[in-house]
Amino acid sequence: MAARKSLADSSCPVARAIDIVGDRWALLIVRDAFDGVRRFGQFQESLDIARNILTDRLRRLVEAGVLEAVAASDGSAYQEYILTPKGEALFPVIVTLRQWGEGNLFGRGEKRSQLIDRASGRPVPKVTLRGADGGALAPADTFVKKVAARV
Amino acid sequence: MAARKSLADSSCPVARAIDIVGDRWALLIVRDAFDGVRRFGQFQESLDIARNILTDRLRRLVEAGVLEAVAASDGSAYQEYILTPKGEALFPVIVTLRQWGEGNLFGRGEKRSQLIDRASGRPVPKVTLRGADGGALAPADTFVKKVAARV
DNA sequence: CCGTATCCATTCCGATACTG
DNA sequence: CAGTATCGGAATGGATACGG
Repeated sequence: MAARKSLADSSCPVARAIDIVGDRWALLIVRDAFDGVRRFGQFQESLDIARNILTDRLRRLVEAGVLEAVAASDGSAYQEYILTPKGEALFPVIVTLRQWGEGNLFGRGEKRSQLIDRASGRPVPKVTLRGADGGALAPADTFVKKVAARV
Repeated sequence: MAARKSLADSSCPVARAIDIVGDRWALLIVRDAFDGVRRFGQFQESLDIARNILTDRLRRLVEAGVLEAVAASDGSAYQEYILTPKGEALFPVIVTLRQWGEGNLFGRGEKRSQLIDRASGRPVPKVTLRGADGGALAPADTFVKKVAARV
């Protein structure tokens, strides 16, 4: 009766995205992958996630084309999970989510991990959205076109 | 025994963010709010979500400070749910998620709703992350500093 | 029209034991 | 170390009935 509705066929790209990464673990796995984590055990330790859940989430992300399972580089019989181009394309999502958290979910004295620009050694600056005129883009400057033909 | 672990105290801003918006509905509610939806019934119709779940999610987002419940503008006895500044700050997250979905989850001929720039009437251009030198920022240009003092 | 309350099925998730 | 199998409790989500 209460079968969960899939969002995979929605005409809204946000909904489709959430269908894949809109759970408690997917984006944290992707975050770790950006941070160089590749092995099952590394994910497990970093996330403190149950192993069966991790197995399931890795499998789903591989099926979704976000991760790819490749033979381990150390010659062991196991696998490593690396980001595909599709997975790497999630980088802006992780960064904006991170910046929202930094700016809105921490008290002034609280310690938090930060994303650092290698070149400058400084925290990655705020993401700004640019409109067609090159100016910053705010919610009020946009609207959703309900259904658009292919691009 | 199997109580879900809260991510609210994590030192990672991504984890804290996911603790609030990392479920199936929260970001879709926020997306609708950006699109002008304010009323319970509008959310319910747009999302095709069960009413008890919607009640729960709206309450949680209000508690989290993402939405604010205000008296209905039409004088009825009910409420409207509007984005707080904290909620509006999620705009880049929605946009990047949308763009990831558009670029990676649709076939070439498939119709999808699009975010349009009011000024130009054209789709909002790709978000680019800028490093300290003003150049585009890629995953390889960054690393996570494990624990940073307050900013 | 706006919610709340209840019931039930499904899903999520953690703990643990087990295998190679 | 890298998973798989199983279990039970908690959370999620849908249908629906009910009250303001």
